[in-house]
Amino acid sequence: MSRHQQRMPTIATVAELAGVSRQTVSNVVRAPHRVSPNTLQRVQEIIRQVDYRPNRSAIALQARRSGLLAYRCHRPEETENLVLDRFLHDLCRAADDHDHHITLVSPTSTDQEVAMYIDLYRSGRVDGFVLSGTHRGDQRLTSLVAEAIPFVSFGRNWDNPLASTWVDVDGASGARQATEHFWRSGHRRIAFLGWPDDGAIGADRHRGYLDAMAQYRLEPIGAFCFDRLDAGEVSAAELLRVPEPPTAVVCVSDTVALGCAWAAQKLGLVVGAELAIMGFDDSALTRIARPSLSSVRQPTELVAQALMDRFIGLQPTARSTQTLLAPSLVHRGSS
Amino acid sequence: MSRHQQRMPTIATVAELAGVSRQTVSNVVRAPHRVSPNTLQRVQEIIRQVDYRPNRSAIALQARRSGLLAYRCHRPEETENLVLDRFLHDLCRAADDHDHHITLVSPTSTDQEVAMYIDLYRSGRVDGFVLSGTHRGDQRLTSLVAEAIPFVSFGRNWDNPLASTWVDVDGASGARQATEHFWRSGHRRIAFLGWPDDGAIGADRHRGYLDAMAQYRLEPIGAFCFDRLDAGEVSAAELLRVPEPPTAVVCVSDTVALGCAWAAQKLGLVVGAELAIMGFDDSALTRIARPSLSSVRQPTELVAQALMDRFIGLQPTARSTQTLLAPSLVHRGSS
DNA sequence: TTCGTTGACTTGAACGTTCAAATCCTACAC
DNA sequence: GTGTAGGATTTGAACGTTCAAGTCAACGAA
Repeated sequence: MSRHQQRMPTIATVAELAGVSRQTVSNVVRAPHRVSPNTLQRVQEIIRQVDYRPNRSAIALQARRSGLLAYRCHRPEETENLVLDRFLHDLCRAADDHDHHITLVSPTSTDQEVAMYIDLYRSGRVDGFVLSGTHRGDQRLTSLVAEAIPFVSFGRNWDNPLASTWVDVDGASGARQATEHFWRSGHRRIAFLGWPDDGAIGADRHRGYLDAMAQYRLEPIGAFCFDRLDAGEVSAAELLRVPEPPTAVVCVSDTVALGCAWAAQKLGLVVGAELAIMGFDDSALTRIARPSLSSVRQPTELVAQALMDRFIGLQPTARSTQTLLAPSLVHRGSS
Repeated sequence: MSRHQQRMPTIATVAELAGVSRQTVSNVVRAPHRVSPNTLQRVQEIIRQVDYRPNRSAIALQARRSGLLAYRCHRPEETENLVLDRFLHDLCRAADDHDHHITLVSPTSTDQEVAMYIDLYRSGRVDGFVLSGTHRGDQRLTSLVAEAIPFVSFGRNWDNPLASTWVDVDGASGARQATEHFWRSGHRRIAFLGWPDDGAIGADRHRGYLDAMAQYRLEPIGAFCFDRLDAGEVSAAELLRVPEPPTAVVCVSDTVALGCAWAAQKLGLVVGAELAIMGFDDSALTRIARPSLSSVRQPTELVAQALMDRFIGLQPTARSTQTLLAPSLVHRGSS
């Protein structure tokens, strides 16, 4: 439990013990092909014996990069965190695969957030940033672009798509898949329970639903509410209390989907058999509903991997890249 | 969006512009009292002009510490993550206050986890570790102690309490408070819905309940099940389907509490009025129940702050410290 | 005058790597 | 025997800080 490390073996220690120069030891570790088989083996043996590990701070100083990316630790109250939880985990893994690490920041305001990012980057603590939950008018995107600070985002650059590198999930595709699935299952009165038009994620998912409905020449039915359980329940109730209610509902989120399930049950409908429901995000909420909710799952693991690939590949000369990944349906009791 | 930073101003840049030595600039930043008011102002002006920020890698190399703590990013499937989510956020904040940062790791197995920790520490990437979710027979605790690697844990060292520094929440106190609250509200048939004896957290909370019941000379009533909604529902149903069922239930977790609420509703009981329920952890689940669940809230913010204080204070000579914090009741519709 | 003290500032080395250039050695061609 | 090419290895400097020891000038006391 000692706070200060006892002196660790350095490259010089190994060099001396092996009777070679520092540089040779360095080569043994980073470019073994440059070293003769004899020396290689001898030095490796010493490295093993003294349990030598290259000092990351020294490497960072010399290479002028830390191998660290910063990510904003979301507040637990945020509803969106249901997906971001899984994403964060996947991001760590993906970073690991590229010999990088994620460090967390938790700014208190957007102004402070940007200032913090600039400081973290300029002081060389991190090599760049991974943003998530981008939205229209996102100050972070414009500022980081303006400051020429490397970053990638989970979520498109809504205001200026080509200005930065991002990976996003095709929400329209998800809603379309859900609608198509219901159609193929024989449903003809398919409703959409969405968010008020936000010109972004919500609108994107809504558009996918509308496209599919148009394709099948079906009349779209819709209700819109904020992302809360009670709001979803109220809106869904309105949707269902009509002479010829929908037999399937595509929801913009798991939250409103769960609200919808409650509303249905209150009206005496059997969820799954009498009313099919599709949630969105495949969050923990899906398992709380009974029957459990089918949901559109975002491929967060692929997103994380793509983001890391893109970040590592970021070059001053290279242009920014944009990537849309398709989500997939997870079928459970509600459909 | 350039990957490689243009050359940043260094301490030498500032020194030259201000016509002083590097060390004087260093003093201006870290020990202003050593510098004459004249020089101080002049140098500060230059620092402002060129927007100089000390390079953290260089500082880390020279000081032989990185200002980084590693924390294991929990898998989203883990049930415990409901509290840990909030804890992680609080931990970031607390680290910030001490000019430290949290970096995440996501090992694939316990063996690999310990090996990873040793490597991270030995290579100087991190100064130490924050563990959470400690349990009996926790390999991480014994290994880190054995390797003399600095760490603190949220959760006691169950096997060897005095061997390491930890901060934990007094689960017994939480259960006792819940039981006392019910007693004061007039309840006399108070049950406990817990986990099978784990010799750790679950047993701790159970003990608090038993203590309170003994104090009031009431007969304890209990059922035990795994931490799943359906298991909670089944066990609670057994508890409630007796001639003289309990009028209040102290639950070991929000998960089983929600299951209990469902069981009650299935039996036609009005939760809150006819059956009082107290959850544990004050997780997001409490807001999903209707009525919303009262719950025992762990003071994660205080835990995080205490952990950081303890870590910063860790000295090779100092003995390890142990800290128990009391949780508090959050009253909502179910009680 | 001499000496010591103090405050402001500078200098050289160190932290542990890697890069770029230099050296040494061996092998091979002419 | 001479020249050259190439591989293996070493050397010195650099990355950007801070530490420890130094210089220098001003001042006051003996």
